[in-house]
Amino acid sequence: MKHTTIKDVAKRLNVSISSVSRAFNDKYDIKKETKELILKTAEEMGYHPNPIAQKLSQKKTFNIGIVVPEFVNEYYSEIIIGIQEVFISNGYQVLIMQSDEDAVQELANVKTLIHNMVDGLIIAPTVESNNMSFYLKQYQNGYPIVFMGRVEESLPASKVLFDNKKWSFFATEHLLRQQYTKIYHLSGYKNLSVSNDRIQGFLKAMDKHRIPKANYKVIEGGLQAKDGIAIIEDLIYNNDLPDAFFCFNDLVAFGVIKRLKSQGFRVPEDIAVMGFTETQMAELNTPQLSSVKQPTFEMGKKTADLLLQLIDKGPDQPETIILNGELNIRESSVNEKFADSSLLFQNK
Amino acid sequence: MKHTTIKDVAKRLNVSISSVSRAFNDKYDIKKETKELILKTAEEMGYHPNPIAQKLSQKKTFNIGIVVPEFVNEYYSEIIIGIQEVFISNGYQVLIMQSDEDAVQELANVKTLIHNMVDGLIIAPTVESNNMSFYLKQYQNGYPIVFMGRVEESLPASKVLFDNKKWSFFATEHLLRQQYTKIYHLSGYKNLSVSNDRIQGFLKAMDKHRIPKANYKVIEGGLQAKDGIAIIEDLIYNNDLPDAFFCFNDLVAFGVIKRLKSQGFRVPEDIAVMGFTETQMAELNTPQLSSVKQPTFEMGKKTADLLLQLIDKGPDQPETIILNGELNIRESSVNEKFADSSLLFQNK
DNA sequence: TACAATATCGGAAACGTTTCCGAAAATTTA
DNA sequence: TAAATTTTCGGAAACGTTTCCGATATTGTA
Repeated sequence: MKHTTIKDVAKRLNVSISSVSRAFNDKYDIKKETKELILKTAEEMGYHPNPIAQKLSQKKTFNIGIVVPEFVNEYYSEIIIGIQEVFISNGYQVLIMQSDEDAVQELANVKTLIHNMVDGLIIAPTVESNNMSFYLKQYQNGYPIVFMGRVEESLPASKVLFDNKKWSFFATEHLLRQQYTKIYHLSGYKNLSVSNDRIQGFLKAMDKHRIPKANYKVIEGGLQAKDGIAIIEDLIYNNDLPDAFFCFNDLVAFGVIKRLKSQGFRVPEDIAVMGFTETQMAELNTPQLSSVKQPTFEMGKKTADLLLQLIDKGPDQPETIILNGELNIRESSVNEKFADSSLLFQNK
Repeated sequence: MKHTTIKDVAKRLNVSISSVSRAFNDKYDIKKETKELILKTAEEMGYHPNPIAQKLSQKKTFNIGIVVPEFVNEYYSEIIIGIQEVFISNGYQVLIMQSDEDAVQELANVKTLIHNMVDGLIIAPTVESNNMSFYLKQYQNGYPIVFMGRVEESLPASKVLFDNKKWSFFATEHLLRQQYTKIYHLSGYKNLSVSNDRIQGFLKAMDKHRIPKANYKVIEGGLQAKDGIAIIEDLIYNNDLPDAFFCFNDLVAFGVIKRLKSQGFRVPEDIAVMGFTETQMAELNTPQLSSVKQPTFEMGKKTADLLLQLIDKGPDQPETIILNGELNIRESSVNEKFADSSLLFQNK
């Protein structure tokens, strides 16, 4: 319970406190033999420098903070794992907090972390985050912050994004090439930049392929399976079903598929479905779900690299990293009338 | 960037440092008006006590650590959310580390957290954890530690467990009452106490219903969908398929269902499947998966309560909390020959 | 051998708090 | 009004480090 301190080691060897300190951070002058002796006895005595005292003295905590909306879904969990890998191997501890998709909680989390003097912050803002001005102020004051995911590309700060527009375009185009001509996009909340990007990609594909406006639609909804179910029920009620659904994420897609099946529709024979942000359930589902895989692990690592650089070298020109994904076509979006159609579209 | 300190506030008001400190921790003598004045100007100056300095002075960090095997699956994520809720509302920060199912990494994590002087630890040991003696030593030295999940009931320390044996028994009995008579249990690694408990529950049900030994089997395997798939392939190869599978978890069950379906079997008409540790995908799957729901959120809260008590009141008699679950019967385990069979078994 | 240059080390301040101790001020009591 | 009590506060040590500064010991140079 009582930790042995630097003083204990110094006393034991009749050397000064500073010498022991020097032995541990070998950037100061110390004789090789003394250093080794000190390290050896310190080891024997079970001495470890007290991180709290080090932090106070060094004005550096070797802690960084992550604030994510949630980590029940695989998406953020995997990103966090990527972040941790980088920081832990650089001697940092990673504090994780979740805002539960609540902007108030998110701001509180960020403040808590700042008061705890984390050396840097990674923020994945929540849906309706109007806290950006506070974060930006901190950033402009020199506080190392890197943003992730749900932020505008125009944000004047370093950030790691997924190219939602491009991959939404690819996903939509895939559906079109499968000869599905009436396609509805179940979008996320429209105040999410991610949603808008995906809508734009969707519309761009429609535009390119000259699909008449009557044949496509963007429907705003939530991020859960139940939201997908609710929309399908609406559409069934209004007798307004398309050939294919392009969903905001896999969970919504699973909801859609479930509800369609319970209504007697076959997927993809009657109606095709695509997801986004691939989950491990995609290939376990019946039918296997086509989806866009995001490079979560890599996103985490890139974000961490950016922050580490910001911490070590100080503020610099904001850098924006935009990552690409992978289009994984599975059963749920393959039109049987085109035998080798799965080959029509190659990942890029 | 430069934080305002207690000195700045003291200087501004021409009071002593101790008075400012007293104003913030109102356990010492201070006149009401001075206190209010100090708090007001501190607020204006944007002063916040530096947690690092507080920790050094108080010998308390107000941090607790959690070490889990992983948090990609919902199980630990949800438990962590429960833990966080309790601790954050008590003014603690929660440091989360994951061992990635690796005992070496797990030990390193625990040591890191201890060196960082967390006030307490929650450990969910990994599969092949032979670190228990180290943890127990710390615990016996008075370090507040609470264990969770994968530990033996006999462990002489406070812990929160799920009653695996009982709910495995219930799940198995449900299958038996559905008139499935040849049932295989796909178990997790046998060196996991959790696996053994579930095996025992399974065997107990077999025993109670006097099922001949030839009609049931326990097959050891992994925790992933692919492990379920591999086992099914083996069984198909050996032409050794039962009426029903009782799987270690939902993921394995999803793998099993997928492989059975791809072989042309119908679930549950030909073969029934049960999962365990319910996931949100259970009711989205086709067929909907029967499973045992674990009270993850509550487990987190109970564990946190136990640790908080240990921190506040010091060592005491070890307490073991064993929680109950819920049997959620869905399509995958209902024998159609018994119309109202889903009512045969009620949760308890 | 004497001096300069360098390598090594101890002392002490600093980081920002809490908290003990005692002194001054305010209040109560006689 | 003086003494006794209680409130309120300032000073300073302590928490365990890092790091600057200067002192001493060692080595090299002429």
